Amino acid sequence: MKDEKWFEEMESRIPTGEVRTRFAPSPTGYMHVGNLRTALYTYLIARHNQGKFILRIEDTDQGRLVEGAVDVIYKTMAECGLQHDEGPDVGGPVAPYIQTERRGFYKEYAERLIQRGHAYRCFCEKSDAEEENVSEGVAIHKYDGRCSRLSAEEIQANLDAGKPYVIRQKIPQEGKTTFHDEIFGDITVDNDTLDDQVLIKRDGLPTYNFANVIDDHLMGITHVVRGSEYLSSTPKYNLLYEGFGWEIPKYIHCSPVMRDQHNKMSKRHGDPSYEDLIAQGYVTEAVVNYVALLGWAPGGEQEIFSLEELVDAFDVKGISKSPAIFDIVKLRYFNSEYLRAMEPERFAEIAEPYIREAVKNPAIDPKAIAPLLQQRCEVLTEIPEKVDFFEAVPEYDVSLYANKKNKLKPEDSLELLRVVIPRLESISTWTSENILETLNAIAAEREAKIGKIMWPVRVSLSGKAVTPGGPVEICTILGKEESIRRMHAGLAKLEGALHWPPDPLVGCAGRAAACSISDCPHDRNHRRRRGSSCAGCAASAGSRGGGDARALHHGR
RNA sequence: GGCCCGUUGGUCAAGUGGUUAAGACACCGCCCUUUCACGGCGGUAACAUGGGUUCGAGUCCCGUACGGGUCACCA
Repeated sequence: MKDEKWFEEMESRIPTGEVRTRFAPSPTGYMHVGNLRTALYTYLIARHNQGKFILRIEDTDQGRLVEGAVDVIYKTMAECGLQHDEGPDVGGPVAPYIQTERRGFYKEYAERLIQRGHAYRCFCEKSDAEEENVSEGVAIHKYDGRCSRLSAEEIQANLDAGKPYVIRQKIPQEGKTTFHDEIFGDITVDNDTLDDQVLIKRDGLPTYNFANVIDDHLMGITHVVRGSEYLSSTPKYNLLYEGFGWEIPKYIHCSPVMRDQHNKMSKRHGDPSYEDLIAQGYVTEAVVNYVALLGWAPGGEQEIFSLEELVDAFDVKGISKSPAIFDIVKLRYFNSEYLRAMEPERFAEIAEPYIREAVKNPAIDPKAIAPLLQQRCEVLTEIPEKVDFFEAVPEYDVSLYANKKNKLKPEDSLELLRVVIPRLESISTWTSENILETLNAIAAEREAKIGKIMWPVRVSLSGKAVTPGGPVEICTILGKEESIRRMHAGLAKLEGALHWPPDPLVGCAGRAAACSISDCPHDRNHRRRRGSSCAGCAASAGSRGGGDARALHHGR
């Protein structure tokens, strides 16, 4: 049993005159979004007030220890920029910062509380002496407080007999207790609804509820930030503070982050942890920014906040009382904003592994692809599927060569490719300027929009209707040889599918009878004239089995 | 079940007795455009409910409904 001097010494270590907050996770190996948000708010309150942010590990539950869990916490907080001023790894004036290393303290304070008449030893077996009020099938347990009425002799006898015991808080059964929460305001409860909760467990370790109060006091915590699930035990905390004669901190209870209307985010439901989100292609800044806004609203219209800006803007008055549902869609939006606003060099750096996932060809530089991606991806993980065609053209259907907006049918694309390929082949210096110039020239000659010319080029190069960047950029990255090769392959694919060219390839040039098939390749000179099919078309249609073949042939 | 808390569009939310009830995401339309995206413009969409108080209520009070939390020698 410690003497008065020890208690004075403990008190003297407590820093004063500054805002001090603490994030006090129990090491479960999983930093879920709600945890992260609590850590963030706690950090912001400290920083906003030029105070100290403390990390304390609450590991009093021996049954739930998880290997390496503390490292997950350090890593997450460091990545998010939530640097703590005091903690297990950095020390501080009120060390230690791990509850199991503080175990000697709690018992002393519990004894002191007994002396002051606010706690007592309870020798009851675990489920002894609990009133069982069974109503509508729900059992409500409440300890009846019988050990608080033990005489000094009885207590001593139990002690002498070596009977194990717990220490319980003695709660007055009369009156009401009121506490103030910065978000919820004043909350009053009747004392008789409060339980004589266990302070020190049979194993000598404190319960969360007790350790929390002792540590918060001994660490000089001025603002207690925690989940709203502790709202209903806060009156008991206040009674504890009062029992010791300690100053009561400010309480900030945050409502939970929900996965849907009814359920909190949880590991069990497979909801993402911070690490999961990063693995899913989200960037830390976006996650932090989004999480800050989940249950807190800044004054104005600004939504994009750096950590520094959050420090500046944060005000507990903006924290909302009701639970907020985590919306991955909005996180995606924040992520895309951050991705787009990023320095191109940094984006290229973080995008590179995702590009390399799909593009192994060493001749292709991911740094050349990254700029095409930056303005058009929401999460990093969607990069591989967007750029896989740089490695190899995927399987695709010729119907891709049709495009409604440009009024293109596959056979139109076929014809365009025949025109475009030789022109591109003749480019001597393969630069994006020259490629674009060539395509523009073709468009101008045909009085067509450049988009129409580019469509079949894109499809033949990529096998996709949508690509990051346009044909010009793709050509540049692929190089002349590969680009031309792909276009030829696309053309061959088209020819194969459309049974082109018609056979025999005599054409109808010079014949009086015009071909009624639009874009008849045999003679463009008369293709707009009315009349029946030209000999070439008719012959090829006939040789391949009549109407069906012709319909295919002409894309009808 | 007791106690405590909450409830503005699908989601995040502003709002502190008098507003055409902001804004953002999502969705839809149009414009821009070398596809897609970005960007620009516009649109659909909300005060859970019933009573009060008040000249006037999303804002204050009471009830109801719904939802959440808690009632552990877990945290």
